[in-house]
Amino acid sequence: MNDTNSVVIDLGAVIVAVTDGRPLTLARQGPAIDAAEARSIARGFDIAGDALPSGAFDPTRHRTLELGLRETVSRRIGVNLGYVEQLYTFGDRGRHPREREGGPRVISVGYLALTRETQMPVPESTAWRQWYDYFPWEDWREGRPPMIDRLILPLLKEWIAAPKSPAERARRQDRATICFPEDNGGWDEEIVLERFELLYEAGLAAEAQRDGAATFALDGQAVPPPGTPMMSDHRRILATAMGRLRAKLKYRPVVFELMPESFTLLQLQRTVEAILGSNLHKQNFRRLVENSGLVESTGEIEPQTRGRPAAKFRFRREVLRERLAAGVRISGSR
Amino acid sequence: MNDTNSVVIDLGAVIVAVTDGRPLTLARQGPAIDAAEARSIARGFDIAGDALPSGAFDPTRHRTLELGLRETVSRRIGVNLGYVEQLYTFGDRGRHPREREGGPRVISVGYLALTRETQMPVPESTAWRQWYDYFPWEDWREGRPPMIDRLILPLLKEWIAAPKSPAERARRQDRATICFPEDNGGWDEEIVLERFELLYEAGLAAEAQRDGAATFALDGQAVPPPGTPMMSDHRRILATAMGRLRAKLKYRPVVFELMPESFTLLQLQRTVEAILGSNLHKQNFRRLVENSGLVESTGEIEPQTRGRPAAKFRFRREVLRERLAAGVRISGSR
DNA sequence: CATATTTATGCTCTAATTGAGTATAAATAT
DNA sequence: ATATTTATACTCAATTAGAGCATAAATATG
Repeated sequence: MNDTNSVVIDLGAVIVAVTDGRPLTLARQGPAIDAAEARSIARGFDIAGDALPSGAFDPTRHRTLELGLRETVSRRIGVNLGYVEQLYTFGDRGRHPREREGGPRVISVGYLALTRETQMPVPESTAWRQWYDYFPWEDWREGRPPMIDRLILPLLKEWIAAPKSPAERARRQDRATICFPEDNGGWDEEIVLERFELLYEAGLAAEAQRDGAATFALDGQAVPPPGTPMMSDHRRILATAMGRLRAKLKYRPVVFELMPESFTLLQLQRTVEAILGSNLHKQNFRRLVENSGLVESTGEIEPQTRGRPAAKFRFRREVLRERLAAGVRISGSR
Repeated sequence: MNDTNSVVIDLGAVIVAVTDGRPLTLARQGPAIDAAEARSIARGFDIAGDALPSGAFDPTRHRTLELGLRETVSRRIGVNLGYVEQLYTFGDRGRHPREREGGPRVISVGYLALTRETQMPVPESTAWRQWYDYFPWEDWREGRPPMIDRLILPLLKEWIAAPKSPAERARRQDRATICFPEDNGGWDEEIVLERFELLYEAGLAAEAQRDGAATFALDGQAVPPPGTPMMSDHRRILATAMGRLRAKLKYRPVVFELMPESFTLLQLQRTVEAILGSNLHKQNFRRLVENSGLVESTGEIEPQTRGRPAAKFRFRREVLRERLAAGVRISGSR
């Protein structure tokens, strides 16, 4: 281990909130703001993409990576995070603009943070962006997104057919079928990252073109790749966060980190649906939540509703101490 | 981001195999130590304990972290890994010996690899070690390990009572109850890391003493901390691997990476039990596995057994392509 | 050889959970 | 007044989980 092995660590945070059924993440919008990044964009090495809140890990000041992340976010966004969980560490060469400038290798450590939008006054440079702006194929609440059949599958078909080796074609076909099955029943909402990696490799992500892939066309027409791109490998980190949260929801009571102090069961359901990207059976959702022991009635009643007013509930924080609580089990609908 | 932010990455692998119901990990053996020796080593900066196969990430040669890990293991152990999965990235200050000598900050990226012992001729410097040498409280196959009640709970009780603040005492009590419940029903086999972190913080891990904690005594007698210690934060990485594998077993068909080409259902069950550290109901296990579609009969019959000879099965590798297959669901026993 | 022991395998029974409805209640909108 | 909307209660069938009983097919033992 000597100096030639040294790298710098970039700590990135997917800061999640869900407001009125919109799943949100905090992002610095548009073209990168700093000089080095601006130069690389000018040379055509980068595309303008949103960026997750991130900052360098400073080994002299930070005792742990998580503390480093908290400090970075607190300094840059001005908010102290509550629930934080490490996601994944990416170190692929050639995904970071500074690296392409001849700078040191950048290793990205991604984190997931859960908050409430209203609790977080954010600086002007950042804004709450909807998850599904970046991953439009992941939102099935209005049914199967038409872009899957109209755009993604036709282009994947070309990608599958491209290699000479039949074995490689079969591998590509298998991956495509698992990630984007023809029938809705086979859709697995948790493999968000696998799907994005597939699109990236197939050249259907703007980042892949930035990183050197060819542009693509459908019916002879150049098509913009689906979803808003992000800087560096931030869209991978966001995909990891979405997949992790979709999975975790089901076995740990993490949704409540996203809820206000008291809420109706429909508000809770809409939050879960926003994260999962699919709709649930209302009566069964109620049954599961009520029987889980995770919530208790506050006695209040939600005013200002259209139909019958709903009872309000609160999360029983005690369960976190009593036992290792399970999450919100779900049973789908639609 | 400048030079002062640079760190080095240590890639560590938990290489797992299960042979005859013994869950194994590959380790470079540390100096054998008794309790007194442990204390003197702890005062110095030296390595005390076994080490996982590991090596520095070389950003000039390695395109991704995982490729770096594969290359390191292949070079040092002489084996090409199959199934590999990233676990977690630890960056805590003060856990790495070289760092304490004034070297650069070391960030550990841990990986889990699944193999078969017989496939892996290993160099003399390393050996297969049983998981439960490092974590004796995690093996419940012979019932609740007596050390929990004889050693761990009494010492935790002191640790819980120590702080002046009642709130801090309550927090400690809650953590202890979740990690080491009094009644067997509450035991959660997946929170291996949480349990180890608790013991570390309570000073009940030799590594904690190395890192500066006080030694401890039971009934006035100095006691060696439970479990074989490891270098740096390798025992944390191993704990992460155990927890991850115990969880993953249940929702992805990963056990088969540890099985030979053909096997009896009891062999499969023993492997699962070795990983989980608890026993399963034989008939129900058989029912689940047979109905899962994950295996098919080979037509062979296992000779040289005590009782009735068992039919042999093989893993249907096709399922990995057909669909995103679930794991071996389990129903406990004993 | 007869019998105990061991392991494999098939089957049953009950309780709990899941998935999909129907029915009714209590509010607002027209 | 009546339609519409949302909340909430309840039912029913299918599936799954947890536990155990029973029988089969081998070896071990006296």
